[in-house]
Amino acid sequence: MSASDTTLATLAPLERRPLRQGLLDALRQMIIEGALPPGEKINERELCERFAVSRTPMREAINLLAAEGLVSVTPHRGASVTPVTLEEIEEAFPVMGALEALTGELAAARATEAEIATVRALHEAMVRHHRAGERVEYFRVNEAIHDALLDAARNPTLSQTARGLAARLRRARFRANLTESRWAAAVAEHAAFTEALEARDAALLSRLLRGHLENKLAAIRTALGASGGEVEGADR
Amino acid sequence: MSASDTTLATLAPLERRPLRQGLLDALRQMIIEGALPPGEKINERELCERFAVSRTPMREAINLLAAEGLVSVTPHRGASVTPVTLEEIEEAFPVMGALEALTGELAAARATEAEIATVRALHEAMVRHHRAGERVEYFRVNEAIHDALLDAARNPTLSQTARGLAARLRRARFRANLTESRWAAAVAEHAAFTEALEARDAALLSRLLRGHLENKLAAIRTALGASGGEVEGADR
DNA sequence: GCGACGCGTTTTGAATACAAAATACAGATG
DNA sequence: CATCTGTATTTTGTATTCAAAACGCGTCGC
Repeated sequence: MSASDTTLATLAPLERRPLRQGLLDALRQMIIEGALPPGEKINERELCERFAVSRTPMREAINLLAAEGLVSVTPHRGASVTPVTLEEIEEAFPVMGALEALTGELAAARATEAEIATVRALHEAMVRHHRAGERVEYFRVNEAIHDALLDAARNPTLSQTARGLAARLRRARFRANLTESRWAAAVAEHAAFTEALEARDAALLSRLLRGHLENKLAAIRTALGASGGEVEGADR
Repeated sequence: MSASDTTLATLAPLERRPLRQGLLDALRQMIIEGALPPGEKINERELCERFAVSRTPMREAINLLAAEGLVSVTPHRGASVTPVTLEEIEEAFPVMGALEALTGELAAARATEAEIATVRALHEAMVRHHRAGERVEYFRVNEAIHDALLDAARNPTLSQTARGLAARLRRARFRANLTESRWAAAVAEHAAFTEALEARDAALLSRLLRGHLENKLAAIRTALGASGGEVEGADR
């Protein structure tokens, strides 16, 4: 342990990630954004060629996605992208609601001033994107806020659980585009719970987060329910 | 589609499960019951020999366990059983509490009479095991009750999420043996929420389940905290 | 004696090869 | 003509092989 080690040790985490990890992320993204539409059958060979890897890491990634619930595998019959049904979303929302309520309680109690400032900054960025009508950026910042709240809650188990569920719901949100009025309402709700966080009002923040989610569900419900009930591999 | 199909279709699901599934269950059981103690390094080759399978399905099972959080893998350095730290348990409990509260609400609202009867029967079996001092059987029935409540809640997403967390907590419960007094208290709590379910009192059931869990945590906390804070691969 | 370097072994990650199951299709049969 | 059956092809599951990274140990230099 020479003197220079201390400087060397701090830099270069430089983790060469296994292929499976990269594939997992890539596939998840594809599923969430609809490049692999719900119900689509997953062809191992084809995907392997596309990413220029062998079947081994690809299969590992697919199995991991199955554990996350994004794909369903039937023995000897292959995997397919889990369909997004209104039913499944209705199921997931109360669970997510319970988790978000907890996130709110913990975040209000434990967030550092720096974290609160971050949330505030993100919120303002989000408002700007809303005003500019930039949907994609808005969505991204929106997720960043929820992520920041999870971090502020200082509970990795909660984060992991919530993020797992969120991935599944994101698909639905991605497909159900907000109406202008719902969008404005969502921004207002966000403003409210940003303030609740700054006031460290745990009960209020918890209630607001749960309400926010319920409104989101209502929006998705009408959007999906209107455009055909089931949400199979439509266009895109 | 001949006439006889309808009768044939009902029977014979007869799923030949892939090796990975069996391995996954076996390994999980081993980890929960301590056959693979926390912190233990996992030797692929050794396990493969023991189960007489090749590395491919074994690796798949290990990766799945990693997704569940029961093992931790570091790239190029192998997998090891995730240590059971008091810290992690403290984290997981509020999450589990939120989920159980939701389970209670939903179960009280949706359980069929048959399901309620099942819970009642299981509860009485549990009381018998308690009186007889049969710890292993008690634990098994105890889990069966919580499982039955989850089924009664009619929310597969909730079930999946809760069961994933429960597997991790089970390890802690398995190690922290109950004291006689805590055991009796736990049985009393169970009696209370069996009655709340029969009365379909959602708010009460929800509150009782959360309280039950908090007491459980307190018991584990003293048991583990007393016997050394960390719970590395001790005896067994 | 202490620490750094080099080399062989072990272990993990990925690719390929092989076996078994499922699907698709064609022909036979009523 | 429809249906069933047998066979070929594709696809999945598992085993084996190959490559690369990490570990252990002995040697060398200071």
